[in-house]
Amino acid sequence: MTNIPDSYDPDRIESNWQDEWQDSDVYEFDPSDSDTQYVIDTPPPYPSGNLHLGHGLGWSYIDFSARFHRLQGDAVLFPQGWDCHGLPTEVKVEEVNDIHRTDVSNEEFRDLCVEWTNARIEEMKQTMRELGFSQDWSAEYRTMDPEYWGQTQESFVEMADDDMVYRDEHPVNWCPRCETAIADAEVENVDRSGTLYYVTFEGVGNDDIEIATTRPELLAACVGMAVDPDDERFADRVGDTFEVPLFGQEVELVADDDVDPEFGTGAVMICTFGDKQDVDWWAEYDFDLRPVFTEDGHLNENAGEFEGLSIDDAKDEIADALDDEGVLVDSEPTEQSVGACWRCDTPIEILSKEQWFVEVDQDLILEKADDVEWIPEHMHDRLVDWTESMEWDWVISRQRVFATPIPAWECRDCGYWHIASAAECPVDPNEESPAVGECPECGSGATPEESRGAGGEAAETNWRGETDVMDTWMDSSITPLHISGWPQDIDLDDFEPVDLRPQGHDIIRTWAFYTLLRTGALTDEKPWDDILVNGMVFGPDGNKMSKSRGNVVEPDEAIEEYSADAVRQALALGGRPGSDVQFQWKEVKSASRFLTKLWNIVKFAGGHFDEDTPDIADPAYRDADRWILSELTRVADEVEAEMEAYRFDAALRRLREFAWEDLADDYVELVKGRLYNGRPGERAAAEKTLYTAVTSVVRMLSVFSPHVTEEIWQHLPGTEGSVHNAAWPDPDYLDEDAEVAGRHIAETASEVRAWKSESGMPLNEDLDRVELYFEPGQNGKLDTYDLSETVNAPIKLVEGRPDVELVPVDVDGDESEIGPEFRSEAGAVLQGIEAADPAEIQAQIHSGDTVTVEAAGESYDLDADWLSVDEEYRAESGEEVTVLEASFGTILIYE
RNA sequence: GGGUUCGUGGUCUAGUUGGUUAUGACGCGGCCCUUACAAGGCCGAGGUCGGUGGUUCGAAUCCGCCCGAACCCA
Repeated sequence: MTNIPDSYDPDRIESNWQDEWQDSDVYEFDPSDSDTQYVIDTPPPYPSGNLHLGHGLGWSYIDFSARFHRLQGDAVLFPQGWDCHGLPTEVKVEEVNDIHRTDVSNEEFRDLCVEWTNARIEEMKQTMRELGFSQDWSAEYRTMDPEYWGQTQESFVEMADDDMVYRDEHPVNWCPRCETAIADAEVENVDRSGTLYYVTFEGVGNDDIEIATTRPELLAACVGMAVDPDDERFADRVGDTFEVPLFGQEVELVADDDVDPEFGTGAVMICTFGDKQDVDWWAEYDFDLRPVFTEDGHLNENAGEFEGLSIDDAKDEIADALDDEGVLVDSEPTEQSVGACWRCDTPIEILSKEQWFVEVDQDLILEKADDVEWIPEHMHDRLVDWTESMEWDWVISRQRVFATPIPAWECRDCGYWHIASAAECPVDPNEESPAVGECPECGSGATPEESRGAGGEAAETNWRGETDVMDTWMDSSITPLHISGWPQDIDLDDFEPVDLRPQGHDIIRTWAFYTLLRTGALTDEKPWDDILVNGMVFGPDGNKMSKSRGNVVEPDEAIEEYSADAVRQALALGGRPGSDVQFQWKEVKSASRFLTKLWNIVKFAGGHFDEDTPDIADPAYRDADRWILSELTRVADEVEAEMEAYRFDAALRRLREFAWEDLADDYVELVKGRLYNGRPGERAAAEKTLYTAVTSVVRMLSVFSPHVTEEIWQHLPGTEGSVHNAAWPDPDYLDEDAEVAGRHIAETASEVRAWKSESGMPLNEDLDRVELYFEPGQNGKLDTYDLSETVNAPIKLVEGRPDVELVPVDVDGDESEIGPEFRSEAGAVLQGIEAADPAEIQAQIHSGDTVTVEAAGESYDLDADWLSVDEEYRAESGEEVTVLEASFGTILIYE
């Protein structure tokens, strides 16, 4: 007898176990525990402070895998990192403290960012805790910690040593609002309405030409002009020279295939730079460089009288000036797609700047990506498409504050750039001088010993510390290395791919891409064996969750309404991993009902357990026991296979079906009689079977619903420690004969139960007797003990047909036999069977192996086995009897 | 404009080697307190599997086209 509380109280259970786990080591990664490991490259989220259901889905998948592998006996590392650095935090800190980042020292500003970030992390950890995620918090990391960003720097140094990091002047995407360079991955295309201006350029010794542009503010930067080589309108004009209106520089016309002759007049101006196409042409035709924009989005001295105007103002004023000059021929509204900063949506410009770059080795990335198992598979295509479309190397320098410092110094005398050694990291080059001392290039003096270590003294040397910082993706693209223990515990050469990278599809071109790039470059290994890409979570209305739509559901809201254990199941069942999940209250509700059901199953079963139940030896199993144990064996195997394939939805569905339908509805009902009234030996077999089934289900289900299963586990006899440190059940009771018998027993019980319910009689109403008639070929041997107790009647088993009047009403042909046999005539044969007299067909079946059917004027001989005759009871003869049809034959009930 | 994924009862969903009556949940209607569970049980209504053409004896499933949705890229 166990002392399981009468009612299931998830609020109490969940907070109680969350507290318990907090102070225990159930989730601790201990490689000495096991020969096999399972290491998860958990996403380090940006600490926004809000862990939404989208995170909830991703982390649920991770948690299912982590818990499953723990039960499988692997030493599981489920770490949790935080991707702290970045512009959003800077903006937030400026806003909250009502300062501009230049109002305080970099150090002070950084401290404010760290403080703010730590508070946000605590908020998100709280929600993670409430959802029951099983991170090993001793493996937590924050990319803003010196230990971590020192590793980022070290990885930078390693790549620089191999010439995969370099500093150069190159056109880069530039956000004029954030005033920083950004990578291609950070540029998003947005559709906008704009104006297309038609402008005449005066010919120099040749005819004028008319071009179309949406960007008159770039006229000052115009350095060339292009047309399609096959464009008849411009035949013979290549090489002509024109004067740029308002600004006066002369430009030449070139012919290039990349010009779209359909756009505007067919002639376009080439500027430095309007877009990436301009950069290509500029490089190919060796045009001048005439930059016209400043870093903060204004026009510079190259714009003459327009200097100082913002880009938007300049667009209007220059258009007006063109009109005044009489060279603005026409203008019309147009739809265009422009590149914009992903953070602030400001249209980006392309500026040529000295920046730090990481080489993009497309072949290496594609090779590693190909070695990784992608789930779902088609996500691999996204990575390939993105990689193949990369034109520029990755610009990693950012003109910001809250990020990993680039560990490099420039010699004030000769401009030589010195990069720190690995041993110097972490290092802030603006606080410290390099260990190298004198400039290796020009020998310019430095006194490193005295100047190191104290802030500000670096300025006394000839070294100028780099003020640019790194793209935050430089931090997060080494997570597989960090969690593997590099650089303290392993060298780069020792790195082996970790087991799983879970992540969202929205960051394939960033996190997945950069990690493949960096791990590949640093170790020549793929970063992980499997990548599991999760979909998005939509609101209950099927739309993307958004405050303006008012369809946002927060995790704590759902947990409060039902329970974390139920929410996790709802997320698991939302669809196969990779597909988007629509959050639905009904799924949470149905999960919650299932958990109540489970609780009640355990309450019932536990009432029959005592301390000796686990040790019952050689029980005298009956058919019902053998049947449910055999089903359990299948379920454990199937669920294991689904979990290994990351089919959490299928795994949980199977488990629920077994627990509710097979175990609760059928088995428990079948053995109640034996448990309450049976002799000790008979009872013991049922008790042991129940015990095996319940403890197995609880263990498997602990993956999905960790709290209630832990609570139950503690109440069960024979258990030790946490269910989360138990072993995956490995029942070995396959018994096909018992399965057949068990299915017949369960079906009969269920049919009789339904009939009693329909007839308005109590389920425990006793009956005179029940007879089971087995069709030829059905195994009619089964154990009637439990069935008799359940339906409350003596059971009689009979081979053959009951002595009641049966009328053949329909004949079915087996299409999988008749189809291949008669091919194109199969349709006619089936129609013939349908049209024939069932009684006549039945007579033929009884008299021989062959049945002849008339169809479409032809006779066809069919194997009698291909036909089955449906019969109905038309009249009852003699004794009053109720006839139920079953899959194996017929059930007769005598009241 | 290019690409990917996907359209199954009112809602969401299972069904990836073509083969009897298409799965389940929630909702809806009716009946029932049965010594684990009314937070339950039983029964029922509700689907031309987006449309269309094809392959096949046979298509939710394979192929073509069309319509619609979402996402990625330009």
